[in-house]
Amino acid sequence: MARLLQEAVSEAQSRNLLPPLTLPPVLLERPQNPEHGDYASSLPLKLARAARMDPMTIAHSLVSLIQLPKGVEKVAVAPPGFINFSLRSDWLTRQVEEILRRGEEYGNLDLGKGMKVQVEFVSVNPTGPLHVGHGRGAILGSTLADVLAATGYEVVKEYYINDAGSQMDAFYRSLYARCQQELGLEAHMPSEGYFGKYLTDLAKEIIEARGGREKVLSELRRALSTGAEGAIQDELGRMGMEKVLHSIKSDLELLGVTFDQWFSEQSLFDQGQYHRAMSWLREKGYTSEKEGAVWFVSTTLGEDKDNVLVRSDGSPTYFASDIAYHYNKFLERGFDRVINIWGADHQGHVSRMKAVVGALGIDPERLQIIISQMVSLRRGEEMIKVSKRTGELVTLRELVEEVGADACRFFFLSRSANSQMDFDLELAKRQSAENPVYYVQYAHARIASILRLAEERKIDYSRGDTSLLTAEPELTLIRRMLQLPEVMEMVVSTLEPHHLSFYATELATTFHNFYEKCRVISQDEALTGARLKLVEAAKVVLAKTLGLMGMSAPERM
RNA sequence: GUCCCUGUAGCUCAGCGGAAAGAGCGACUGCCUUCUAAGCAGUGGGUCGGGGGUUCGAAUCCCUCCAGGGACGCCA
Repeated sequence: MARLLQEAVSEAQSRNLLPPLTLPPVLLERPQNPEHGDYASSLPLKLARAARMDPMTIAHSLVSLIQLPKGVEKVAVAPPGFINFSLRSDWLTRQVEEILRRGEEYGNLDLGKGMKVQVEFVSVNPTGPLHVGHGRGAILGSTLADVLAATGYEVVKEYYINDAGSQMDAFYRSLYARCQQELGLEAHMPSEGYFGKYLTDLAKEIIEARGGREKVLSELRRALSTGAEGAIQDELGRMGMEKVLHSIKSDLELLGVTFDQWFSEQSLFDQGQYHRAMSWLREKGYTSEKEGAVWFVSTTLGEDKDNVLVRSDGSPTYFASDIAYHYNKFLERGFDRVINIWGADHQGHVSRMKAVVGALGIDPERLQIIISQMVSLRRGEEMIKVSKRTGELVTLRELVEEVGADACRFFFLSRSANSQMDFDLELAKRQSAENPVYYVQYAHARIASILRLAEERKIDYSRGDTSLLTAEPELTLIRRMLQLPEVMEMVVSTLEPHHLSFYATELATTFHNFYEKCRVISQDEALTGARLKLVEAAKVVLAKTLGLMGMSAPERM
């Protein structure tokens, strides 16, 4: 339709109905008022100034020149200068058949054209359990990845494991201290260590897994006497990390979040990416040495300060390994696009990461970073402080067990990533029976129940004639179902999966409304057949939407 | 001090240049002898943080002020 408008403009120009001028992008919108048709353009209003003409006059001349496509019933002009398109109802009703034909594929598009895109998310240090805020990133990432996959992108979902660096070191030392304490030995926790109770539990588990107290105690004594303390600390630490990683994985699975790839930070040092990326930067003159450390001279790229790559003790910073990681993503694995989802505490890392990607000779546009804002927890009036180091936190697992995976997903998907969330556990639990989550799922269950009844009564509606669908609630439902591909396109272009949950609610509302007004299974056999087809198509669209959100579509409730 | 996010109905939040400002929850009124009332229909509720500006048109863009959160480390 946009193209038709464009053609009409050039036609108008060639007939001197419009002066020659450059066209603004021709955009179509969906009017909120149904009287304004299905699609609308405000092009005449936008052209009016440059053309020095009355927008209504422009609108009328464009409409007179426009070629009506098959599905469009009429094109109308509305003041102050809109052009409104209305779809033909027979075209609409035919789409029901089309949705049924496409089934689970309905809504899928080929926007990506097979482009390789990596979505990296969660990527929490394996030093302790995931908390609620991590769940937000997890759901954002997995939903985005699913929608990208449904729109023609080749997607890799990846978790970056920070298994190197100083945080890991602190974890190893904390765990070692806890193990010693567990065995009745005198040991001090490092001051920057992890003090959560989970670490004490982990120490117990590890001792158990290594054959019990006596065995580990003698191992330790031997190590101490032979000066191999470091080795045993590392060994216990690695075991601890494996266990933490394992529980992170299972917590995420509980939420329906899975990964294609678990990528080790350490491997960047073992396999040379770190070295190659640093050499690249050095050769291109992006590094300098001062105060005994190696710096990335981001100031030459317009950043407000430089950043350390290699500390004066020779150890690489987190920034340096992240550079190696992105070197690997773009230059070695050849992703066309990389989407990273980070928590708000990494916000300061965004611009320097973009700068360094540019320094690696990659268009920084290919790196997109979504910052998911903080989640603060409440139980009624009481705020819950979340701090991993002091160990006071509500874990993701506790949350999922309390409110359920579907409700969690829907809740997180109902807010845009850049608004801070106030998560009231009490409310989430109390409302769970009258939640929007159930509102949407209930629509699906209702449909399932209608289809079950049809089956019981052995109604064969395979030859149902959808052109009999002429009532307003029926056509409204079809129009709503046809919006799914547009919503998916919007999610992909804005990288904002929350549009899905709002669409899901609207779709459910439209269905519930139809359900109240139109009896599906009735004496009128022909109409029953047509409506059963419509209802089945609605089930397809609802299930697809829920599926993209990673939620279940229950047959009964 | 600098940078990022946010300020919309009593609460939690959508809308982010278009044609009466929306949803859920909460409040109030109706609707179950027919496919699931976890539903529907309706009522009430808003200086879209304040003030300037740009525009035919601003909750939406720009400037400024105020408020809340976050980031500014040789932590990650």
